[in-house]
Amino acid sequence: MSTPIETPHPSLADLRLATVLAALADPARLRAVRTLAATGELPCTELQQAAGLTISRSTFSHHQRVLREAGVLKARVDGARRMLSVRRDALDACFPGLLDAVLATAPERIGTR
Amino acid sequence: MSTPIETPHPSLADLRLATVLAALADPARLRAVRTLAATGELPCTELQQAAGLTISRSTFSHHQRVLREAGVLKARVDGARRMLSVRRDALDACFPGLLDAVLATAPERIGTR
DNA sequence: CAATCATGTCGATACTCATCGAACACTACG
DNA sequence: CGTAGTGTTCGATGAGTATCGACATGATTG
Repeated sequence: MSTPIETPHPSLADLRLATVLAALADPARLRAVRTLAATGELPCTELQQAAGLTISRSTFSHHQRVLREAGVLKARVDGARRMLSVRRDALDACFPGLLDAVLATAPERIGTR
Repeated sequence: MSTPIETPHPSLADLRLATVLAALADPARLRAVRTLAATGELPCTELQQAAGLTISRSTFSHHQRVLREAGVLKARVDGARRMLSVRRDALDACFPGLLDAVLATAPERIGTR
């Protein structure tokens, strides 16, 4: 029996630089990724709070989807919750140094929209 | 007498990660930057050709503007031409490793739109 | 089972953006 | 001075997207 895939993640071969950069180009998503990288696995609601994102749940769900479909995030189903985490291995394999550079940037340098 | 600024470039302190990522998130701009980094200084038309961008001159001018205002490109006036170059020093200073990661990515991994 | 919690999905809306052609400005060259 | 070359600016247009509220769905809990 194969592992059931609830939420589709792109495979390593399907990751594209332009797509990843576009996913990271939004300040809200950028903050979410940086928070998640710092805290480890988190469910959606907690991540949204930890990242200080004052947006609606549907909007956050949209951002989470963009990040997941770009290959930046992984979603693991845990009961009623989706545990989110950064796909560090995949990103490092496809774009060495990219995630590190993004995470190393000072918060003031991120930008606002 | 101060140096006349024909085309405004953002200073180091004004560079923002989200803005730079957004500028790099377009495949056409990504190809232009990578080509320019490989060739050194080039005028607009030659860069467009070298990058294999089959878009109108006005569209390329738009892309060049986005990259310049994000702090990715520098434009130097040389007679009737604008010599373009990558602001490697500024990018490395503000976002260490970011440009290297972008330039090190395999062409097939860039993505198309 | 009923209430609640955690998320996703849908449709609408407003805004941004990539693209083009046309017109303009400036330089170089005859 | 006129012509060609280089690049920008200006609307217009179509596609994409960030946002929301409302509803749906599955899990947890009392």
